[in-house]
Amino acid sequence: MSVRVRFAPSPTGQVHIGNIRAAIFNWLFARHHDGQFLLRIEDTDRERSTPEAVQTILKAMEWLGITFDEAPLYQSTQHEQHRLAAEKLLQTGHAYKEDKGGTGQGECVIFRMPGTDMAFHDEVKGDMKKKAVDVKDFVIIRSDGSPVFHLANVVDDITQNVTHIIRGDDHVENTFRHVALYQALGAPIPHYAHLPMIVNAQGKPYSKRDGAAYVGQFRDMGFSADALFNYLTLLGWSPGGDREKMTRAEIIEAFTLDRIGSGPAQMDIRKLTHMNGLYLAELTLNVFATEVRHHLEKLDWGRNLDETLFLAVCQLMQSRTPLYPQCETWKYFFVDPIEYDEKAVQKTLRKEGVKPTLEALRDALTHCDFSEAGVQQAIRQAEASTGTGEGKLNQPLRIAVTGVSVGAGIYEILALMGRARTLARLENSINLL
RNA sequence: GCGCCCAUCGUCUAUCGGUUAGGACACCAGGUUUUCAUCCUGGUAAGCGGGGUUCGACUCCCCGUGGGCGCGCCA
Repeated sequence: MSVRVRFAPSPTGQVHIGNIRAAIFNWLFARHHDGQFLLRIEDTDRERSTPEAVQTILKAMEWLGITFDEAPLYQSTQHEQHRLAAEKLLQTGHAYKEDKGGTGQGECVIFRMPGTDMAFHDEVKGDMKKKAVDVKDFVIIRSDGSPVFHLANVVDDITQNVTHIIRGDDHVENTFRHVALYQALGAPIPHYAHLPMIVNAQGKPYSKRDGAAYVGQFRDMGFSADALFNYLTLLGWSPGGDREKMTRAEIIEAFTLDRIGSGPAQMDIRKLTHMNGLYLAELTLNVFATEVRHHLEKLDWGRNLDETLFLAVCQLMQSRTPLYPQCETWKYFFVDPIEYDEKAVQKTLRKEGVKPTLEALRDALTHCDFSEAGVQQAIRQAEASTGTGEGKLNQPLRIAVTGVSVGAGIYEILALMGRARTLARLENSINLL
């Protein structure tokens, strides 16, 4: 029988990074074994489940390229199955009715644990055992008739023919109950694999207080889907052989459950960022530009930019962009007047003798060929005529025409901006001194 | 409190009884570069503690310590 795995989120808000990693591992496992990856929306909690949250899940999966092989199953459509299962358990004596705690809410259906010691094999944790007295009977149908998670989850996994259940560590203890349910229902017990949790610097569950905790936030922060996917894959799993940056095909090929670690793992946003830079650098210009445009559109100056200039700037800046939002610093390429970084101006421009050298630069740049080589030549010329050391005018010129002290090569920047704009800015800076 | 699980550089990890304990991020130093970044070179940095088993333990066993998870008519 071929491998069938599933991702079973509750549509109650954003998609937590730990959940999406579980989805990734399931997907990887399915692809590695040429099996099926299914999506099940566990929307039985009517109070908290929303259609918007379903869309959020779908969008997050699409963004990350996690494809599923059958139409999503909505748990809310399976009530009859759940009820039937409970009925069967009642008839076979595996469950009983009771007004639990005498709350007067009416009778609920309670599953009767077999009373024997329980055991199952976990693909990452090994053999798990539990004494009979340590697992109590539990409610499977509430007094209002609705099924509890354990029942719904197991019954759905049976109807979807799920062969391997790969989920978060927090479900390990539930597994003893689930195994008992499978046995009572007479269904074959699936394979289990429990993933170590992603924790914060304090070892606590990763939450929004630790920076980004949801998939959407990582996207907004400027991480690429491939980089996030690759990075998440390395949290709690290792391909061995010192491999880290891998293509999806390579990860699928290497992915096995036995290489999943057992301890909790902490996210390191710096390492993610580094990997993101690697991924951004190898994108085609078109893809990179599209993402940059997506981020710039949020800015008042970022819309309707000159397409030719925009693409040229993207090409120039791509290799030095670890995160998309960094494109917000590219404003000087497009907007006049430029904004000056006061510290840079103080340090480099407001010094004795700088003004005459800028004037010399202006003169030299007025007549030169405005290619990279031509501009460079003009600068050398200005340096020679003012007795300035070679290369010493690059920074003053950069600050005078861009306002900031960092960026791509100044010759390239000037060639891109053109003579008119360069001279106007230079003139303006000279007048400020 | 009870039960289960876990434990290698600051972080993510490799190692499946014998290694100078390897790699990556971060950090430090040097180099390339017109700035910054990239890039290249080098460096600092780890087996929680205590007992065993063994010719030999990071690796196997036990105890301790620390941490995580679970113990709902939540999922």
